[in-house]
Amino acid sequence: MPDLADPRGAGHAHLFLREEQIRLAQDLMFFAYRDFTGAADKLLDELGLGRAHHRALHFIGRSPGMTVGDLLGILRITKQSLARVLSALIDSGYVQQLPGRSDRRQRLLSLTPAGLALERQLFDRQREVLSLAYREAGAPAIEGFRRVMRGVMDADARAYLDQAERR
Amino acid sequence: MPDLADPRGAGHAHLFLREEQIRLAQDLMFFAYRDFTGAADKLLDELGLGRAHHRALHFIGRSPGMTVGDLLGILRITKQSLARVLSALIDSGYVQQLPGRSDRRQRLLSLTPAGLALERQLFDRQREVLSLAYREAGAPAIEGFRRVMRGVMDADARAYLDQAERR
DNA sequence: CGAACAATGTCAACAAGGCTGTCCTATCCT
DNA sequence: AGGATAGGACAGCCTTGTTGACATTGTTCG
Repeated sequence: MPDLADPRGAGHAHLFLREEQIRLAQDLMFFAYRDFTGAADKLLDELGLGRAHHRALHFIGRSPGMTVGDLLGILRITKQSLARVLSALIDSGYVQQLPGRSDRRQRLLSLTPAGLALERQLFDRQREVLSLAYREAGAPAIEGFRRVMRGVMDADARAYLDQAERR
Repeated sequence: MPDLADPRGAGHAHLFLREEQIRLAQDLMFFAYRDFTGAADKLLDELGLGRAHHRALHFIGRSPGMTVGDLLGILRITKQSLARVLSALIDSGYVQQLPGRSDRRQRLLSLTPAGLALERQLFDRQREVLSLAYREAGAPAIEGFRRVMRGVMDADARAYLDQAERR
C-alpha cells in the first residue's frame, strides 16, 4: 500500500504531474501562438503591414460598424497606438469610417472591399494551419480546445465571444 | 429533401460553419494568449523585466544546461535580440553561464537560485489562471486543447515538446 | 442656453523588443 | 596551419506599445 505508506510522496507526485502539465501549457501557448500568427506574417510583410494591422482588420471585419471605442476595448491598447495603425489602414483604403447615426461623434468602422479581400487572404493563411490541426485532432478535441482557451480569458473577453456567437 | 433540393445551399452552410469556427479560433488565440501572458506582467514590470525575459527564464529553467544556440533555435529571434535579454538576466543574477565540458566554446545556461525563485513566482501567476481554466473545462478538454495546440505548431516545436516530455 | 462630459483625433517623446550588418574572440576540427 | 563554429559586441533601424497634453465636435443635463 504505497499510498498509505508514503502519502507525502504521493502528494508530491501529484503536484509534480500538475506542474509539468502547466509547464507544458506554457510551451503550447508560446509555440502555437507564434506559428498561428506567423502564418499571416509573410503576406503582411509584403504589404508593409504588421500584426497590429492584422488584428484591427480582423476585429473590424468581425463586427462591422463598431466604434473606435469598441475596438480600443477589445485590443486593450491606447488610442494613440491604435490611431497609428488605424490611420494607416484608412490611408491604404482598407478601412472606412462613417459617422454614427444616433451619436454623430462616433466613427463607425468597417472594411472596404479591398479590406475585405485582404482580410480574406490573411484568414486563408491561418485557416490552412488550423484546418490541418483540427483534422488531426478531431471534433471532440476542438471542443476541448475551445473550453480551455475560453477559461483562460478574462470575463470581458468571454462576454465578447458570447456576443459574437449570437450574431 | 432539402439536401437534394439545394445541395449548393447546404455546401454554403457547411463552409460558413467551418469559417465561423476558424474565426472563433482566431479570437481564442488572441484573448487567451493576451490574458495568459498578462498574468505574469505585473510582477515582471515591478522588476523592470519584460515578456522576453520571462520567455528566456522559462525555457532555461525547462532545460538547464542548454546552449545559447539551443535557446536561439527555440525562441527564433536573432542572437543580438537575445543578447540584450540574456545579459540583463545575467547582470541581475538570475541566469548563469558555465563553459561546456565537451565543447568549451559553448556557454551552458542555467538559472541561479534567484532565477529559480523568480521563475517560480512567474509560474505561479500563470498556474493560477490555467488551473481555473482546467478545472472548469475538465480532463478530456485538456487533452483536446493539447492536441489542437500541438497541431498548430510547426514540426520543430513538436519535436521540442516530444523531447521535453521524455525528460 | 450653457456647462460639463464624452468620443475621437493629434503632436511629441519615450521604451521594449524585434531586425540588419559588421567585426571580434575563442575554440574545434581537419 | 587554416577554415568552420559558438558566442559576444557595437551601431542603427523599425514596429508597436507607453505617457502626457491639448483640440474638436457632439451630447446631455440642469
